[in-house]
Amino acid sequence: MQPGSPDNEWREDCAPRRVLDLFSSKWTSMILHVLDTRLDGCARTGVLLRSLPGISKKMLTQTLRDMEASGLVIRRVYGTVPPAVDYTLTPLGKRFVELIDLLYGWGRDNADALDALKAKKGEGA
Amino acid sequence: MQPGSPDNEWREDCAPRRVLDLFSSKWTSMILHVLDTRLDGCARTGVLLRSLPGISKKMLTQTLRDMEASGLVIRRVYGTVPPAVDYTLTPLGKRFVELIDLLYGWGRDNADALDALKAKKGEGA
DNA sequence: CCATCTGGTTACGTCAGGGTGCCTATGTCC
DNA sequence: GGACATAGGCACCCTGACGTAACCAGATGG
Repeated sequence: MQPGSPDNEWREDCAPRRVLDLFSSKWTSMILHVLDTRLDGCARTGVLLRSLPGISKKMLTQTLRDMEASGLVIRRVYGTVPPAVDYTLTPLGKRFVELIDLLYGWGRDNADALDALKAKKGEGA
Repeated sequence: MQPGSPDNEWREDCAPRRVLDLFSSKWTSMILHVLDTRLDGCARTGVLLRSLPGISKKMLTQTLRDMEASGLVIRRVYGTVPPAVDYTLTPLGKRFVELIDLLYGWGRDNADALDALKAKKGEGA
């Protein structure tokens, strides 16, 4: 294996891996998707919390903050008495929503393939 | 998204999540891709090992076995003196290769978006 | 006076993914 | 004889993602 060979395509920072990174957080893609699809690109923390069954407050905040740091959303704080914060999808965020929709769409179109997969996590029968 | 079943769409076993499951192993998608793209759908363990810089023997075997269990590849063992084993992509595996190519393709086409992402893992400067 | 609602943080604990290293078994090569 | 290559098993470890629960702050309302 020499340098310059196709093997170098698989470095840590290659496109494929960076794409996958986006899906490595469990909630990121769902937040992005929900934000875009059901919340019209902007929502308050509480709304998001209630829109994503199963997520904990901590994970929401944490993921949202990471997303902000990544430039996927904008965090706006209103200095009101009961704290109010909302998160808005950035144009960059929307680019990734496209990808996510692509992926989710594939999932819907290929549900049979997904069904054919012998899952190793839910099998009890 | 139509109202009526919003929250239920996000159950553990919804299509979106199952799709993401495929990418949750770090090596699965790369193995699939390499197997299809560079190895013509079939390769011996050693070849795969050398084709995926950074993977450890354990992870290769483990991932490959998981993939076999999932029905993505077929494992063939030749009872030869120096053990020989090869893995072949199944039709199901090829379905998923399509998805992976889709994803990787997006990554290549949108490298600028990936670049625009402020990574929180590599920045030290 | 206390509960509550808001958004967050912090401490704490669990668990699985991932990685390293060592071990087997046989046959060939030095 | 000893090293190496083949494919893989197994023990051990480490990290970090994830989750839970408690707590903070300030105003409101009962």
